[in-house]
Amino acid sequence: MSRRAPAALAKHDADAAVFSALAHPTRREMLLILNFRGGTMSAGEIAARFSCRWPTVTRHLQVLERAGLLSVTKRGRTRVYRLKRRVLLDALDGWRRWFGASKPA
Amino acid sequence: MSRRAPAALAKHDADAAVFSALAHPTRREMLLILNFRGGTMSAGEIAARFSCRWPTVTRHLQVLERAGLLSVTKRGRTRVYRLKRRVLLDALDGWRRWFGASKPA
DNA sequence: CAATTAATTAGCGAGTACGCTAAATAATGC
DNA sequence: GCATTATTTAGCGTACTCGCTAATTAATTG
Repeated sequence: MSRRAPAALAKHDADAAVFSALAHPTRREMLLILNFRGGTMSAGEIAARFSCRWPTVTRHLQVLERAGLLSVTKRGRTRVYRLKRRVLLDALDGWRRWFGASKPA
Repeated sequence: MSRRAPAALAKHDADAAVFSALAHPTRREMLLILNFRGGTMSAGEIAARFSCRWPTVTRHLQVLERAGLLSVTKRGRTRVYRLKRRVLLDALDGWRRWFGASKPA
């Protein structure tokens, strides 16, 4: 086994936006809620589940989108956000792989 | 399958310090370096690998320690930091399990 | 086309994060 | 005990985060 961290740092940097996005509890909760509700929700449906105001929700969603964790499509006057589960899982698993053997869930 | 996120939010909150700690690239790199070097290093050995000044390193180490990701023991006039791999893995895996099936490595 | 609904953008203020230098503490060695 | 080595603590400035309210854009409806 290597004693160095060769590709780790490059990988690491690529996931920077994801880890920054995950730092805020509201954003983690948004990902969970999106996940439990099937992966797609309108901005309004999301906003309804949080106590902060709509502009604050919008900004959190933008952070998640810029991190590549959500995609958004306009449908009429609503905007539908979709969880990009694979991006989240890849970032998490990619990071996790550097530490210890994978766990049998 | 449940449509709600019951224990997810509690679990989530418990890992808040870990996710905050992981938000900074230097701290992620510290965890990687500690991992690749066997899990224990003195503050000085760690500091030597980063371009920021020693007090800055100290503070990052404290953040990691408060998140439960490192433990520290005094040995003479040096301080030895130890990676608490299990805490990191549990936080990561615990969060990850809410999303999709376990990965096909 | 005026009004309503859905959501964003603009911009502000308080708090936090992160870098730094200088000073302090703690253990070791002469 | 005085100097040296290892590390932390104190304190400062800049920059970013996150909440808010007010104003704006865009699509729908009467």
